[in-house]
Amino acid sequence: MAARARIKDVAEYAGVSPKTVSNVINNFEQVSDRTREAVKEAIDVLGYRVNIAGRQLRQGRTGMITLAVPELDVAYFAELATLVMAEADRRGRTVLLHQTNGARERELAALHGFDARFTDGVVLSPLALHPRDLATRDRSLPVVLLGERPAGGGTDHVAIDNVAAAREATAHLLSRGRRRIAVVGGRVSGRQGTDRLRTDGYRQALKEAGVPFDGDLVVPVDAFQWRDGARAAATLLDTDPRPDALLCLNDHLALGALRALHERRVSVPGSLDVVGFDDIEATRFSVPSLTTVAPDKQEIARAAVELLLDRIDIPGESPARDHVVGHALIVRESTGG
Amino acid sequence: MAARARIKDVAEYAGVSPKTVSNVINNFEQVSDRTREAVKEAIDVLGYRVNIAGRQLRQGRTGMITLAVPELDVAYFAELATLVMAEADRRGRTVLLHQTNGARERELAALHGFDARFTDGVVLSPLALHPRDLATRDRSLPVVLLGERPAGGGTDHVAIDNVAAAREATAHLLSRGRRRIAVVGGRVSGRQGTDRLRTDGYRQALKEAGVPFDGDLVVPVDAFQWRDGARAAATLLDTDPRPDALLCLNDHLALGALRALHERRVSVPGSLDVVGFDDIEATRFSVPSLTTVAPDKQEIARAAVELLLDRIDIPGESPARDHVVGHALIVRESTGG
DNA sequence: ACGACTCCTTACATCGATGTAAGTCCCAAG
DNA sequence: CTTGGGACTTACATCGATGTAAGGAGTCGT
Repeated sequence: MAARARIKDVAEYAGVSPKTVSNVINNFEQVSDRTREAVKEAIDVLGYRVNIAGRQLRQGRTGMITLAVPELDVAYFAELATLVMAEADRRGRTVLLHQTNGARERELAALHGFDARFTDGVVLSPLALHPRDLATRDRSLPVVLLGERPAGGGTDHVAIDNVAAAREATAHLLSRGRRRIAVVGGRVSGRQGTDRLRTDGYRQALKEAGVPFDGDLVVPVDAFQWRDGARAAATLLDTDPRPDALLCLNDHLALGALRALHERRVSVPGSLDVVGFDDIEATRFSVPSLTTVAPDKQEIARAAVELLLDRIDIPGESPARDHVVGHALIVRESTGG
Repeated sequence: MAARARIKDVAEYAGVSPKTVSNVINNFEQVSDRTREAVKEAIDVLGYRVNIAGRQLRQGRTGMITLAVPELDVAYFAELATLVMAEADRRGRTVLLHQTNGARERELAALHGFDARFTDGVVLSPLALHPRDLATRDRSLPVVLLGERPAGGGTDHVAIDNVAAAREATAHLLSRGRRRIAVVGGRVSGRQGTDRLRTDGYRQALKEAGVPFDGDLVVPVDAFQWRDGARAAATLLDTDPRPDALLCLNDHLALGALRALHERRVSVPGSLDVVGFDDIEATRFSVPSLTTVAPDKQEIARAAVELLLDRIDIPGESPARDHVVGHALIVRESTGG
């Protein structure tokens, strides 16, 4: 129950001044070996640990960064969070994880370091953010955006080439002879979100193959969860002529669709192909296993942390950077792999 | 790029003292309406936001609580984290999410509020923690344990009745005529972890049904992920006589097993039943859909936050509480549902 | 033995917010 | 006009860590 030891307590125990203790903690040279040992022992004995609030107040740094994602129960974000945490750990930082639910208000809060100014920087995976939110943000807080990017730029950004990825996935389906390819979770107009970019890539592939675009095949969804994929697939099966492939804009949608197709006794890939995005762990174990676009998540995490730490360590204005990460189409059973 | 406004800046702008601003921020009564309005306007104009480090230093409270779970890419923990965050939000707190990887060292760090002491309390889902880690912990930091509980008590705890849950799941399989039920992820001896408790429940059910226990049917796993379930299932299929049901101690194991069984052309539930634990979203969409033990996750989250906030708001020693949360067996296709 | 230098350590102020205690102001009653 | 009291507001110290600048103890050369 003893109150937590402060630097002052350690100093008294070791018979030195608080500043000397601080010097030891921060590995400053100007401390004799004898003093250093004495202080270290005092720290051990008293169980001293630095109080981050005090340090933050004085230095303006906490050694913590924030990662804000829309939904943790979307596996892609959970996997990404795991990787970002590992990378941050490797670089001696601690990650505070936040969930925005894709609400603009919460994304804004993340942009401003929440109520606090408790973190040194923010990695944000936005969904609802408005371009002007970025333009008017407080630039003293370093920010890196992941995936989605509200137009306008001016902020560091890490993502795959969504247009190319969708084009390749679509080309794969076309090469298998599919001609009526539905886009589950797609969007034809409006903001340049990931959904829009991927739909654009899909259209490019159609055009290159000389297949006419049919707006009815682009099906929006409420959310990117299993149930939405299942619902969309069920709806699509009732259309005439019905699609012969589903390009689902994330794996949850695709896995939900697989289930709905199974219930309707539609054989995959026999009579219909399914492709997803993200390459979450579950895609390797579904029945059938799922063909999907695998972003290099490891590299996304690495780059995000690196860009952010750069901004933190080297203050001052510098041009926004855009880091494009690699991706690969993993062909599995759902498209005959 | 103006530096962030401090309380002092607001005070000057509004023509009052810093303390008056503080009084307004904290909704103290002793402020005239006129002054209150003036201060509020100044806050808006300057974009002032309180600096949590300063407040924490002064008050010893941050309004933040920590949730530490083993692996975010285990869907159960991701879903639980989502619920805990929502509950905390409802009660006006912010959650910092941490991942321990089930490493004792990291769990210990969580117990001590990490390097920092800037979280008001910790909800920890331990895996590797030792009973004596709890005995020697610094009791000034409120802690609530989830799920697993290192023997010894003395710390608030929230979990389902694991023994009963496993007994019921096993009884369900027995009632379907299954007699050689393997436990994937089970453990017969050693610490009283969740795996051990569930295995105990399994044995109770066998005993009640007069079915002899066969230690060879308890299969340990490295981790509780799909691949481990797939591997275990593959191994079990090669035994003779082979099992007629798999009681998998979490859903990932079960889903991985389903895939392996599919590859071996073993029909589920035709020739073999599979049951999981946790009721993650994916179990509703797998082929076949998965019978599983559903803990009341909502209630786990609610209770965890409530117990923790109690400890935070009412300082001083009080006996540790044990909150047992309800569960239900959800019968789906994998056992003929 | 003395001054000049290192090398190490210390005193003090500071970061931002807020508890405590001490004002200040204004109005009403005497 | 003076005084008492309530309603508001302010000055100051404080939480813990650390930058700055000054202080003190040795060491070395001559």
